[in-house]
Amino acid sequence: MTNARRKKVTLQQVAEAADVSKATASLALSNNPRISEPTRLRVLEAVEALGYVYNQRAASLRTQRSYTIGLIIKDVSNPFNAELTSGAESQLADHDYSLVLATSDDDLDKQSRLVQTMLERDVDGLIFSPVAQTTTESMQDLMQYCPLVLLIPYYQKLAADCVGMDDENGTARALEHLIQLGHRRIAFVGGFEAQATRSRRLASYRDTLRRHNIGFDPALCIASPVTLRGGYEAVHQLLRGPQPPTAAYCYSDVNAFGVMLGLRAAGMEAGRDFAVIGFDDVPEASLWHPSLTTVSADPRGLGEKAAQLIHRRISIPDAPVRRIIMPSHLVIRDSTAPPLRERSS
Amino acid sequence: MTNARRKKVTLQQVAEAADVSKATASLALSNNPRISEPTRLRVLEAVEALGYVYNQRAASLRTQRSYTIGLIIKDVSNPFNAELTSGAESQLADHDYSLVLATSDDDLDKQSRLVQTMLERDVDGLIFSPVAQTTTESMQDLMQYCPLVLLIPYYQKLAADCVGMDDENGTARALEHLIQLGHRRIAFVGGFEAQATRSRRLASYRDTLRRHNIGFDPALCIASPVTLRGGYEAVHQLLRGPQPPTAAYCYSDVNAFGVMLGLRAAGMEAGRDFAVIGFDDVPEASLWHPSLTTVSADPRGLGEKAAQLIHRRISIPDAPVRRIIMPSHLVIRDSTAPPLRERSS
DNA sequence: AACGCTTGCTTAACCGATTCACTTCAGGAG
DNA sequence: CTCCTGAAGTGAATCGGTTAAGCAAGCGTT
Repeated sequence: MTNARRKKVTLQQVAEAADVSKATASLALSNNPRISEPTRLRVLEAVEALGYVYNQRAASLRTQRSYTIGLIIKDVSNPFNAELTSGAESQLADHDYSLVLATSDDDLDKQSRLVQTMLERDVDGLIFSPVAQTTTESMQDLMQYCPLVLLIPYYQKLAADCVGMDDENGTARALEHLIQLGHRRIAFVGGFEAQATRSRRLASYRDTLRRHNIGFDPALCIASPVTLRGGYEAVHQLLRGPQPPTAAYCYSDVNAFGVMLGLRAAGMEAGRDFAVIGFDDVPEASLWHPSLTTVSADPRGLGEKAAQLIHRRISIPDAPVRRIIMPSHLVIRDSTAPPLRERSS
Repeated sequence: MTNARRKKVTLQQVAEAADVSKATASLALSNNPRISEPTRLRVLEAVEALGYVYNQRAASLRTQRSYTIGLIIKDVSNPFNAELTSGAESQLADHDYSLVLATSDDDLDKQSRLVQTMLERDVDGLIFSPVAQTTTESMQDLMQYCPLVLLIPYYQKLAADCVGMDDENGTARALEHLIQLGHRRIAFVGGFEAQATRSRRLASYRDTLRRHNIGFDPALCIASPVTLRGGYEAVHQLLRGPQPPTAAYCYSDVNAFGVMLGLRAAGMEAGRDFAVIGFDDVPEASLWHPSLTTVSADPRGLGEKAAQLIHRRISIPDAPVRRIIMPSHLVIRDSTAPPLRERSS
């Protein structure tokens, strides 16, 4: 019977088979030097013979370590998050931790339920990308229950470990590149209004424009879902305006691709008739045609760093708070060129 | 002290605070009718007052249910898998199960370790996309330890639940469409040699060609990583050949996009100079320019179905084996057109 | 008044490991 | 010959819940 479930073998049974006590069996398996080599081998043989599977859960009840880390993000299907998840997972796996994944769908209620579940599962730590409406208090509270690493570095008042990207610097570099090329009407495309990351980049966008004496035009800022379609539709809206922009700085590469597709649908080509910059530097960016100028982030590295941080916090609970800003840099490719007027003159 | 960890409150403490026994507290929390309303309220108050967090792990030791499902896939960053994961996760979350994610990186050794870990974590079930070299025996063995749902329907000898896509039918439809358009030299691009899914599609590709009396040319079959670059490089190789194809059927949309980019780099345009078909129908497919004709799969649905199956297997261990083939259908868009010669005649 | 049935709660065993404190035994020192 | 020490193992408590079985009180029957 293939579906018949093998009844579980316990350490007790292994001990009996090896003719030792449960305690000895346990010590033997953990390579405790108190146990002689012959005895250890007898135990290992019994394990083999009976098909014993160690029960991590039972052990954790005593040891108070579940070797499990929770990851709460908004959505795995977004490539940025998928990479981040991948980085965190492999980093954790290297240290014998497992990853419990949960997605909040950007829903505060669902997020609360997930956090609760994670606590009940007794994860050793939580890597958490909170939805925009999450209060500082609730996170403060959460920190008392479980080691925490935040995936946004923007809760300044919170003494929590966190990792994030250098949105400011990346944004400034991107805009300076466009300005240097001669662009003056530069759109900001993509991301939801409430997104903290977007707010940061938007602030930096305004800031950089101001430093270069360029007026801020709210009509050039289009919020949209972080999807191709989001960028696609945004560019249509922009081109219909009275004074269309000549360049767009996008919230993500995905949005940027959408913008490029939208331009093409309108008979324009990025890098020739319009400049486009993305954020993330996903693999597609270099292969797209024209290749995309973008702010290179490292989502996988972000996930890895988060995993490292949670590790550190678990092993040294009183370590000083660490806020890691992952450097970002501008990768200049073919989607950016001077504005049309410039060249035709 | 923000990082000070709140020491855990146990049910015992709640019971004392509510002046009842541990058993009563437990029953009260599970809404057992044996417990009177006033008492239940006292317990709930104590829970609130002490900040008690239920310990699922401790409970599971007794109940033998961990409410945890393992998911082992090769790689989360692939959008298909990301969607699948997302589907499985949300379906499981709806039933109060958590998802433990692990990625094998297509490495047999790592996969074995992960399986072992999952068993030790005592997952209630395992959703598993085995790497190509996995033996039927090892899976047979695994089934004895843990309810299993496979993400490939190709282990025919195994009485295991599984879900997969209808590769044959999808492939046949795609090729028939190309043949009907007049194509005779049709390339098969993408996927690794060893991939079971690829083998299936390749077999179906040969089959369909044979049925239409078209010779099979191994030079037109290019294996490659499931990435943009994979498709990009494949098309270069194809176009350099003595008798280049006029169309390509790709292992995945991602490969197809790569092919389209490669064509463009060679001065050709999909849908005009060359026909391209993908597989998956990712969101980008409809927005790409030209939009991509593709076999529509439903990775999210796949993940959901897998979750449902594992559920069913857990609640009815002796239920008959179910092999679900998710229907796939061809979505015809702009990337496919008759071969050049045809139209110039 | 004796009996049984409910209701509402408690006692204690149990799940499967870990680990502290203790025992036993052999060998060496004095 | 006795005492001490270290090596190898064991017994039992423990982690934090669940749950079967039992018990006491209250109530309605006959």
